[in-house]
Amino acid sequence: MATIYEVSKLAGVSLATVSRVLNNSASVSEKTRTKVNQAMKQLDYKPNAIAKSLASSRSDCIGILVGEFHGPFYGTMMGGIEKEFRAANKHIVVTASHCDLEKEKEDIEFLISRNCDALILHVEAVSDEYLINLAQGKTPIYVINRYIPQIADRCICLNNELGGYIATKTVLEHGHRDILYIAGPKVKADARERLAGHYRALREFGIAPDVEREYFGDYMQTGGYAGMQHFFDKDLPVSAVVCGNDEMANGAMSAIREHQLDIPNDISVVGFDDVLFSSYTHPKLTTIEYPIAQMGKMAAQLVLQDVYKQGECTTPHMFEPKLVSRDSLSSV
Amino acid sequence: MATIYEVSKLAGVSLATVSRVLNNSASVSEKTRTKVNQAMKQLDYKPNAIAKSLASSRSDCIGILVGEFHGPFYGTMMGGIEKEFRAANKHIVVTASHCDLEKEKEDIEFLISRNCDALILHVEAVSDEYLINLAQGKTPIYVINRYIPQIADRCICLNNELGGYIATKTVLEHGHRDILYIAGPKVKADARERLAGHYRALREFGIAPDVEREYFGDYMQTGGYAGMQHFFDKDLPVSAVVCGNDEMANGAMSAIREHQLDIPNDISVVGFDDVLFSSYTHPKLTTIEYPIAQMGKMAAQLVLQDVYKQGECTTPHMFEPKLVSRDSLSSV
DNA sequence: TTGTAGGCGTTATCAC
DNA sequence: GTGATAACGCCTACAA
Repeated sequence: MATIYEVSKLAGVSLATVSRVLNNSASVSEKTRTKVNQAMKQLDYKPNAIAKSLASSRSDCIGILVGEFHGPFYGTMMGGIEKEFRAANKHIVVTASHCDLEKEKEDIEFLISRNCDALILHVEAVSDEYLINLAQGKTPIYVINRYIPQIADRCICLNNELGGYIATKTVLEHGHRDILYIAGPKVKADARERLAGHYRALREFGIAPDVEREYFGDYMQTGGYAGMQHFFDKDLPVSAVVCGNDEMANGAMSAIREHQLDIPNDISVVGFDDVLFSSYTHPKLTTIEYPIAQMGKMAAQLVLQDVYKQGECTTPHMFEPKLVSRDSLSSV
Repeated sequence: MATIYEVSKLAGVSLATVSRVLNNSASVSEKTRTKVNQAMKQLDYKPNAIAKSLASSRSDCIGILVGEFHGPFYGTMMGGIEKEFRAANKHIVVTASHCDLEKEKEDIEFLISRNCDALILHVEAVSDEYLINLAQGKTPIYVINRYIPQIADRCICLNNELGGYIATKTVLEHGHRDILYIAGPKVKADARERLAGHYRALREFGIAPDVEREYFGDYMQTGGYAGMQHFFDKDLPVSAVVCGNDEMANGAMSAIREHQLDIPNDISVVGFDDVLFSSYTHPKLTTIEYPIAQMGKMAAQLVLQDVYKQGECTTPHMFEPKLVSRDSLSSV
């Protein structure tokens, strides 16, 4: 691997000059510029990003922290972020922390130690205080799906409670009263918020929340399936089931079908997130839109604006959940 | 940010000694070791991965190249790789090249310039020669889903042609003769291979391939949906449709249902990949298993073995596709 | 067991 | 406009 030094020798100039044409900073005469460029071509010179990063303490890299690599939600989020950054010639380095406190901390430190110019975090386990403190540091952070008042300008989020409220309220407005709820993991704040919204809608209709009628799944198909089985075993009256996310709704639908019941005529199903496959389930899933691609895009734009002084971002930080009416919810 | 230098001063030892306890290399007396550790704690010292990488020309990072960030296939692949590496305390840097020649090359150079210790590539656009040449370089590469004889020991792949053959052969054995094929993008080698397998099965049953009965989609739900619409418009007799992957099968199923036809009684559907959601479609999708998580895991093990001298990997490089019989295929 | 010193490939601050 | 020359933070022979 040729270095800047060899280029400088071959071009008969100094290191500094090569560096200048590399970053086309300062003024370099057209003559020397072409000389240097030729030398670089001749040696097939490729700049060493690590060395550059060490010397400049910048990396043109943005660190991303997600829960998992798989799954339609995080995939869409990463896609939204990456698209925006690629257009700006920035790279992303992604790590998945599996919603584990130690891993989240480790991964954050890893990204910082790699000189990331900024961090975009979708974290669950770490405390608000930790993030507030982290935000004081040298590396700017942006938080997706979590609202922390002290660093509100760094948060991009959706009103999960409202989404949960809308979902259950819609079901109630369709006349359902025997409603089951398959929630996400208790450890996840968004799962708890959505559940809180569910409670609010229930109470508004004079129904007391009932632990018998809720189940905590894993936000995956298996969880929805298991939850539905759990309810069937208890033999509870049911006309609708509201799920903490679309994957679980998908799993629940599968279980319902295996019990020879029709969706939505026997049991209605509502999801949350509106991930891609939800337009292709049978029946098509009624759900709450979570514009995660846009939110990822916005986070990227914020970084571009704040850190790289490119473009500007005027999107509001708080997104509103919206009902997506399809075919899995019917009136009773 | 405290540096190794400040730690050395506070601990009253030399830089080298601090470095030693950091990498717990060589022998350091228990006394000095604790002295140094205390100093590090006191200063909240965090090693700078960039500097370490520059000095050692290693990074404990493995570069991964995928087609896209979203989608169940790549998501599962990344997950399989990451899980293995995390256990070994290695990190991954992922980029998505969108099946574009220039982007693939750029991304590979990026990963190399970041001192990745190895590369795991799922690339489409780049030529065999390019990869063979790349393999000569300093950074070891491993290629998923592509067989290149000259670097066979670096390839981890599935026999796509055989998979395509099995899919269509199975359909034929169920008595179907009016078969449609929704292929992946022509530019993707695996799509072409699967199609070739489809042809082979057809011929084996004395049926001449017919361009009228094939459609090239985008490997996404939209492509399957559009393909099915296309066929409906042409009003071809059909009793089964074989798809290049599960997403397209999912889209095709959606289109079939919208035409008030039953799956599998009116039209059977077969997919390819066996991604997660395929066990939860309605009806459950009959498909060809593509063990991408295991293949990712194996690629990671190869890297661990070859590059880091940890563990050993004896899995064969060529995986065999297998039929997964579920409910979307019936006999005619 | 510990310390010294040169080097990794760039950037950036000075002078000239 | 161009060239020395310190950094950047760490590793690693080589000595001691």
